[in-house]
Amino acid sequence: MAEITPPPVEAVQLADLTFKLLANCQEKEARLAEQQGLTQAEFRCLRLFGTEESSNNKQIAKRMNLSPSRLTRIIDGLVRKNYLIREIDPNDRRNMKVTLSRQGILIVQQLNNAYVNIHKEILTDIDQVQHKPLITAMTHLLSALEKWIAKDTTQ
Amino acid sequence: MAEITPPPVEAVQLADLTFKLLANCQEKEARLAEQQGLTQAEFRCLRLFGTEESSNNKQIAKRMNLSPSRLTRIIDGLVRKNYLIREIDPNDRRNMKVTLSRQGILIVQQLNNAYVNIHKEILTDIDQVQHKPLITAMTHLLSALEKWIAKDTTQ
DNA sequence: TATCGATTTTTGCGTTTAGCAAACAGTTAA
DNA sequence: TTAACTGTTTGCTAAACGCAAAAATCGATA
Repeated sequence: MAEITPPPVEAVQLADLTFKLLANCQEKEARLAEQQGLTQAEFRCLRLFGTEESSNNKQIAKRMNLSPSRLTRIIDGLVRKNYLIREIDPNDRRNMKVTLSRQGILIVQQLNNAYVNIHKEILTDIDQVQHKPLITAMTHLLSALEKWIAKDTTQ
Repeated sequence: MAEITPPPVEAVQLADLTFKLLANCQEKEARLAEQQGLTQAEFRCLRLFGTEESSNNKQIAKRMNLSPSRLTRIIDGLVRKNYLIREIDPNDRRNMKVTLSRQGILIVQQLNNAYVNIHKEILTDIDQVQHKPLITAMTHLLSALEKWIAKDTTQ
C-alpha cells in the first residue's frame, strides 16, 4: 500500500490528536451556533455561504453531506428567520436560487467574526513562532485527509 | 482580553482550517464506525475506553457530552452486541460498573488499529520532516482549544 | 435507627435530525 | 407532443437525543 511506512508512534499520536480535536471542535461549533440562536446545521449552512454568492439546494446539500430533502427543511428555517431568500432561478425554473438576505449578510459577518475571534484567542495561547508551522502543518494534514476521503469514496 | 493580538490573517486561516478539518474528520469517523457495524456514538463510546479500565454511566456521559439517559441506551446496544459488560458496583450499588468484554477488548483493538492505520496512511502523504512539527503544533492547538472550552464553561 | 436529602441509573415520552420514496415542476431532445 | 431526465418539496419513518419522573441506594443527622 504505502511506499514508506512512517513510525507507528507518530500515527498513534496523530490519531489521538485528531480524535480529541474533533470532539473539541464539535463542542466549539455547538457553542458558537447556540450563541447566535442557530442549530448546528443552520450554522454550518450559513457559514458555507461566507461571502460567496448564491447557490442552489442540491449544491449546498452536497457540500454539507446531507440529503437534498433535509436541506430543504434547513433552508426553510433560515428563510423563516429571514437570513436567506429563496427564489426560483429564472434561467432554470427547477432550481431554487438561495441568497443571503440583508440580515443574513449581517449574521454571517458576525458569525465569521466570532469564529475568527476564537481562533485569535487560541493563537494568543500558542508561541508566536509556532503559528506559521502550525498553519502549514494543518494545511498538509487537511489536504492529505481530503485525499484519503476522496480515495475511499471511489473504491 | 488578549494581551498580544496575533495577526488576523493567521486566525482567519486557522478558523478555516479547523472548520474544514472538522467536517472531514466527522466523515472519517463515520466511515470507520460503519465499517465495524457500529453507530458513531457506539464507536466513540468504545474508543473512549481505549485500554482503560471500567467507568460508570455518568462519567462516560460527561466525557461524551451526552445525557446519562442517552448513554444508558447506547450502552444497552453495546451490551446487546456483547462488547460491554454492565454490572452493579459493589462499593456503591447506585453505580453501574461498565467494562469491556473479551469481545469488546478485541474490537477496540481492531478499532484502534484501523484508526491508526488511516493516520499512518495520511502521514505517508506528508513530508517526513513535517511530521514532528505537525504533531507538536497540533498538540499546542489542542491544549489551547481545551483551555478555551474550559474557560467558557465556567464563566 | 428512622428519615430526609442527594446521587445514579433507568424508563416513558416528546422533539429534533435525517433519509427515502413519491409527487411535482421544469428541461431537453427525439 | 412525448419521453427521459433533473431539481425540489412533501409525507412518512427511523434514529438520536434530552427532560422529567421513578426507582434504588447512599450518607448524614436528629
